[in-house]
Amino acid sequence: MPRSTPDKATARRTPITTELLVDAAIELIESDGLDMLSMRRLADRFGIQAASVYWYVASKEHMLDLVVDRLHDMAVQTVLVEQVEQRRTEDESPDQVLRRFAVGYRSFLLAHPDSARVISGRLVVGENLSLLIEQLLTLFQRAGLSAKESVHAAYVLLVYVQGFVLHETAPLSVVTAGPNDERSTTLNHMQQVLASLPAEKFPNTSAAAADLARPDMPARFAFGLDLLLAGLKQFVESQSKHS
Amino acid sequence: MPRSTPDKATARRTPITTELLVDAAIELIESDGLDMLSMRRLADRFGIQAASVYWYVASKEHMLDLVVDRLHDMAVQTVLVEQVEQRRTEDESPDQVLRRFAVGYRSFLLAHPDSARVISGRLVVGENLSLLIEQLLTLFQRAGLSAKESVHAAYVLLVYVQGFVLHETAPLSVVTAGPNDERSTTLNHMQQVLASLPAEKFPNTSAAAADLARPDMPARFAFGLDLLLAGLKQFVESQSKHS
DNA sequence: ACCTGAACACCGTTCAAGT
DNA sequence: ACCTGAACACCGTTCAAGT
Repeated sequence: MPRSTPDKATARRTPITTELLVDAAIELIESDGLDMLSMRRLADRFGIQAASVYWYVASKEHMLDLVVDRLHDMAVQTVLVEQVEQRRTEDESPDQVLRRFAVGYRSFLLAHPDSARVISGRLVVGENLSLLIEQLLTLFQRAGLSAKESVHAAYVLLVYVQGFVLHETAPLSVVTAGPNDERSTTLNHMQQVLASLPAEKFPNTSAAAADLARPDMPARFAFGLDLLLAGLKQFVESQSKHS
Repeated sequence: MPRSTPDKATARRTPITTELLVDAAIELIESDGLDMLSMRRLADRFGIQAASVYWYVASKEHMLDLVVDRLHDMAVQTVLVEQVEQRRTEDESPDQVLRRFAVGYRSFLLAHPDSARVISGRLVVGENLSLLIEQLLTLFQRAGLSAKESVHAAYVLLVYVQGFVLHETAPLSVVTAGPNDERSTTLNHMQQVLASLPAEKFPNTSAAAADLARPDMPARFAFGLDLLLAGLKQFVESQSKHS
C-alpha cells in the first residue's frame, strides 16, 4: 500500500492510456532502436503483460500507426510552430520559408532516431499530417502554384526530406566487408573499395571516392533542396509568361 | 535414386550456392512480401534446415545486403542497359537521358514488390551500385556539373526516386479507420476524412481532398523530376555566367 | 565441406479466465 | 473495465554432432 494514496484502493498507479503507451513506444524506439520495440518490452514498462497491451491497441501495426501520427504531431510543433511561424518576418519570400521548413524538418528527423524509418514506411492520414500539409499547401500557393500543383509539390518536398534522412541514417555496408565492422572502419574500407575500382570502367567513381565515402551531408541536402526550389521558381515564371 | 544420375551418388541435386539463396530470397520477397522472408522459409525452398543457411551467409542482415546488391545488379541491367543505353540517339541532351533513367528506375522498383523497402533501408556499396553511380556521374558531368556537384546530384536523384516509390507503395492508414480495411475503402474513407476537416483551419486540405486521396502518381513523379532537372539546368547556366 | 537436431531466447497474437 | 496465464505458431542464431 503506497502512502500517498488518499482513500483505500481507489487511486492506484496513474492509469494506463493509449497515449501513454505511444509515449513509451517512442521512448523505446529512440533509446533502443525500432528493431528493439516489442509488445512485451512495451508492456514491461508499465508492469503489465504483453497481452494486456491488446486491450488498448489492435495490433503492433496499429501501434506503429499511432507512433507515426504522434511524430507528425511533434513535427508540427517543433518544425512548423517554432522554426517556421515564429521566425516569420514581413518581407520574406515563400521560397525562404519553404527552405526553413525543409531544413527544420530534416533536423527534426535526425534528432529522433529511427523516426525517418517509421515515418517513411507508412502513410498515416489524420489531423496531424493534415496540419503539416495544410501549411505547405498555403506556402506553395503563395509561391504561385495552383491547388493541384501545390499538392504535388508538397508531396515531393516531404518525400525528398524523408527519403534523404532515411538514407542518411541507413546502415552502411560494403559487400566485401565483414558485417561487424564499425562505421568508421566501414567508411575507410568503402573509400578504399571505391578508389580501387578499375579506372577504365569506373573513371568518375574512383576519382570521386573521397566525396562518396566522406560526404558533406548538410551541403548535399541543401544542393538537392536548391534544385527543387530553383525549379519551382522557374516553373512559376514560365507559367505566368503564358497567361 | 533418381534415374538421371550418371554414376552412383556423385551428382546429386544441383549444389546450393549463395547466389541461389539470394535468388530464392528475392523470389520469396516478390511473391510473399519482405515480412514473410525468414531463414526457415528460405531453407525450406532447398529442403535444408534453417541452421544450414548459416553456412552460406553470416546472418539475415548479411542476406539482405546481398539481396540489395543483387537488386542493384538487376537495376543496372534493366534500367541502364535496356532503357538508357540502347535507346540512346545522337542528338539527345543529358537532360533527356536523365529523365529516362529516373522514369525507368521508378518502373523497375514498382515492378519488384518491396524492392524499394529493402533498398531504401540499407546502403550497400559494391560494384553494382558503383556501376549505377558511375553512369549517373558521367551524365551529370556531361550536363555541366563539376565532379563534386555530380556526386551530390546523383545521390539526390537516387534518393528522390527511391523515396518516391517507397511512399507510393507504403501501407496506407487512416487514424480513424479500422486497420483491416481494404485499400480502396481506405482511400474513400481518407477522402471523406480530409474533406470533412474544419474548413476554417484546413481550407487548402479540404479543398484538395480529391487530389490528395486519388493522386495521379506518374504525373506527380514527373512533376518533382521536372523541378529537379529544371533546377539543374538553371544551376549550370548561372555557373557558366560567372566564369 | 556441408548439413542436422536440438536448444536458447525471443517474437505477435488469441482467449478463456480472473478481479 | 482491465488484466493474467497459458498457449500457439512462429522467429534468428548457436553449436555440438553427424556424414
